[in-house]
Amino acid sequence: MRPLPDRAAPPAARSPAKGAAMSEYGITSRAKDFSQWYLDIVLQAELADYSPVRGCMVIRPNGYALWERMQRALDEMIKATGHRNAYFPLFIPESFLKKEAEHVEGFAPECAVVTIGGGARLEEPLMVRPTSETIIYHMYAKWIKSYRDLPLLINQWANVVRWEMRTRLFLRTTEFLWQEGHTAHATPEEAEEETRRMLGVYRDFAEQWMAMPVYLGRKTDREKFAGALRTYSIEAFMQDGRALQAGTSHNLGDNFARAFEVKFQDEQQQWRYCWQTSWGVSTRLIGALIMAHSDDQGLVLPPRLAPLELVVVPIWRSDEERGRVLAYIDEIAGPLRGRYRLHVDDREQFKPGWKYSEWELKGVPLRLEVGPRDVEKQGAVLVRRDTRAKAMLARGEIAAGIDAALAAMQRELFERALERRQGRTRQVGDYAEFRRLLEGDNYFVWAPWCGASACEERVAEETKATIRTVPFEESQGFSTPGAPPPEKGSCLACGEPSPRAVLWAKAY
RNA sequence: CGGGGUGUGGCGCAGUCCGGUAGCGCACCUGCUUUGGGAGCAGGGAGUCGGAGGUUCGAAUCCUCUCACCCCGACCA
Repeated sequence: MRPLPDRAAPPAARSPAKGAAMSEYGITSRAKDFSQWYLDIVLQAELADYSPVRGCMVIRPNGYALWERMQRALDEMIKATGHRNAYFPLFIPESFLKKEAEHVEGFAPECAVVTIGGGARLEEPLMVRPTSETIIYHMYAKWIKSYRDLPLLINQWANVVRWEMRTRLFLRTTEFLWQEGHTAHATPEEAEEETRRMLGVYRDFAEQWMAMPVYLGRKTDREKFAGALRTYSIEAFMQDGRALQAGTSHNLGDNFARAFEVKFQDEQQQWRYCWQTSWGVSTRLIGALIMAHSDDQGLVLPPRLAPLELVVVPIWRSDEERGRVLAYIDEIAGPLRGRYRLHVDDREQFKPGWKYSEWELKGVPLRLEVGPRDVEKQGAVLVRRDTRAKAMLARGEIAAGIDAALAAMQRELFERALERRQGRTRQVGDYAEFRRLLEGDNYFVWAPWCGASACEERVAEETKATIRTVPFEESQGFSTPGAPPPEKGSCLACGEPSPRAVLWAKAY
């Protein structure tokens, strides 16, 4: 195995960004402009494109295939924890949203409202769902009568619309796709347990599938979901040092149950309000995945989520060689087809070098190069996308080599992401140091906070950093790995006693 | 809503200051030679210059208005 020399051409020798039909090159480097780098990857890897409607995006086949992989894995995890899928409608009566005071305050400003249908003004305007708590709990009120109906555990995959002021492909768009779970329980303890269980599911998905380490914990009131009692989240580290909220799980208490009369009769024939939860992750995860792992050559995908695991690139000089090489590839690829998601790129109009670059840009984890010399030696060359390390494999070792490389890549992507995060995480005790630190680069900073919203607000205004998460205590039966142990300190803003450090960062 | 930027073949751009009837690269099509890290030559097709109005013999270019999108900030997953 050997590393390849840096292939990046000097600007003069490099043609400007190329046409849309085939892959383009000339990705802005992360160091030069992280935001542009991100957009270059999304557009050039053909994950998404801008739509004619401001703030909306088209998810292209490459991006959608990735979403389907995520869906499949998450869907299984959600079902394995006892939930069933259903589908609730896009339109919600305007009056529904108004029933929970905090909820309407949080969402009304960003709602799209339909006022005309069938050419006539509607009696009651319809909101396009920004989230489905209200309509789902309206139905729950109808369905739940007895403690025997509980718990009710439903999930839906859907689109939602939020009229955002500023949008960014995948990270924040007017319409996005997500899953939203909605549950109803007989006791507050059960609801809390469910809220945390699903947060754990999200953590497992982030770590094991996305190869993305996350901090988990509780949101402050400022960042809490409108209408929730408590909001928990997983927070991921992006390569520019910013945090991205990658999943949320809300304990709704009985707020919505009271607003929508979701009640049941218990064993003593007493009517009681249900205790509810909701939790979701969205296509935003695709943005997270990009900013967690990709490099200046393009997309880097963890093998478990990559729509294609392996691309085979044949190499030939003459028609005669072409025939021999392709025949050999047929032989070796045959048995691999059932085992891996693979593609043989036998297009004639591109040279191998072009294909290498294109598949690297698109993030295929492994490439198998097969040329006349490999036919001769009865082997092949396996190249990893993340390290670009090459390995010569004998014919009999190819499958084992692929297995090993996929596993190693999945593991090492996580390890590298963890190292990057650790390298940019600091623990700070006083405000002067905190401000100095965040004036330069972005960091994840553990620093004390007294618990007052005013203090959080002040620091946010002065430094742009917000509290991403308040870590769990071991005693809560749920820990936040990587968080410093509880330690008395003085709040950054007011100097009052602080029970423990919370995670501050600039966020997406 | 503020600040900045961009609208010219499919894509990326030049041309705009200084008006003269549209050009380059890539992509696409054809042919030949090529193919182990983004091939070469030859030929070909493709653009009412974002829109409207105005100035002028003549407008991509000057003037007025307008629309759209992108980036940065204030709201948010």
